[in-house]
Amino acid sequence: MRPNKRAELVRKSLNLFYRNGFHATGMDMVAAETGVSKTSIYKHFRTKEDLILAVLRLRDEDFRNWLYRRMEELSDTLAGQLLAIFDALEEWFSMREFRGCMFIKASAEFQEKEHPIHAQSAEHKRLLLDHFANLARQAGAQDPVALACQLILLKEGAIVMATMTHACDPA
Amino acid sequence: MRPNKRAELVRKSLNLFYRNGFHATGMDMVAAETGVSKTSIYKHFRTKEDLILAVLRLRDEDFRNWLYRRMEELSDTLAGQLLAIFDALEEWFSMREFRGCMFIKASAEFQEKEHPIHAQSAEHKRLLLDHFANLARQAGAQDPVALACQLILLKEGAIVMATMTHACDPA
DNA sequence: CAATAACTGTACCGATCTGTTAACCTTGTC
DNA sequence: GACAAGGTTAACAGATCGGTACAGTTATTG
Repeated sequence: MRPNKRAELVRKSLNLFYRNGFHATGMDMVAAETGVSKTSIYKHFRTKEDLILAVLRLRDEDFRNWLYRRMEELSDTLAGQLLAIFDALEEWFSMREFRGCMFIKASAEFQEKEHPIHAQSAEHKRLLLDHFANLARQAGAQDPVALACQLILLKEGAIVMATMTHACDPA
Repeated sequence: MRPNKRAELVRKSLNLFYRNGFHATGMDMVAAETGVSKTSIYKHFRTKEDLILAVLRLRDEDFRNWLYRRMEELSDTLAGQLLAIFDALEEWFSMREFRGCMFIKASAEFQEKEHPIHAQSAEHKRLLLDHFANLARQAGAQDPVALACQLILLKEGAIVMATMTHACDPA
């Protein structure tokens, strides 16, 4: 498969899975909506699970890049960047295509902790936590890991409430 | 159906859906595992969706009752009860059968906000928020709604992180 | 242009999905 | 013992699931 076609397949699949859920999105729908024939899809992804994993890798890259960059743009001090998480989140929540966190959903649909999809979703959260802890350490926090934990708890809570009720600002 | 048999069906279905997810649990499996024939199930629940809604109603009742009671037992001051949320959560997380929040999962699998299952899940969170806000008001908080929001953000975040990584205590 | 690699369309496989139908038991009541 | 009410089992519909086979078409390369 030409590389850009493959990338486009994964990107369009991401949108489908993001909007409809994983179990609820069949491979026939993927083929129809991406414009890539099922034959081709299965030539490059052995199973649906493999495709989902590729989708999650893309999402992890995109989301972390976006968040980290936005945090840097919103403040020029390290401590300010950590607080800017919540401003960035608010931007995300108000985007038209916002539909919650793809990794929370993925781990909800594939619950067994040993399942590759669940494991990869957990890895995404772990990478976020590590990054926050690093920032906190550089900013001179006395307990950077605990601070990162508190931040990520607030972040995940804000995502859940934004997805379900739109009631709580992350203020 | 004798009322206790119906209740047993809903209770056992709850366990199944909670452990396996909603789309991943077929009605044949529900019949096999509950010991109630499919014919009988469909006599009393028009569709699978109706059964899921009944399951969520039961879960809402059970969970809220348990949490509220546990909060009262853990502290005798109103402010203490609000903080006891997190002790109660910790108890929940360490239960053998803990598998995350059923309503987060339900709203992840049925994403359209107009969908009855999504709406009912959101209602559960709203009821929790109201209760917390009431407690906060009685405890004399200057902005009870904002406090309740912060508490529920932390609560949902703690649930997500407990489900996915076991990394963060709600401390 | 020719050769080859990439891709499509379509039909199909067996399994499973939600939901239904029909014929048979079990239970309590009169 | 007759009679319903409420169960059961079991097979079935019709759709859709993930995944494959095969013959034909398009694009890239030399």
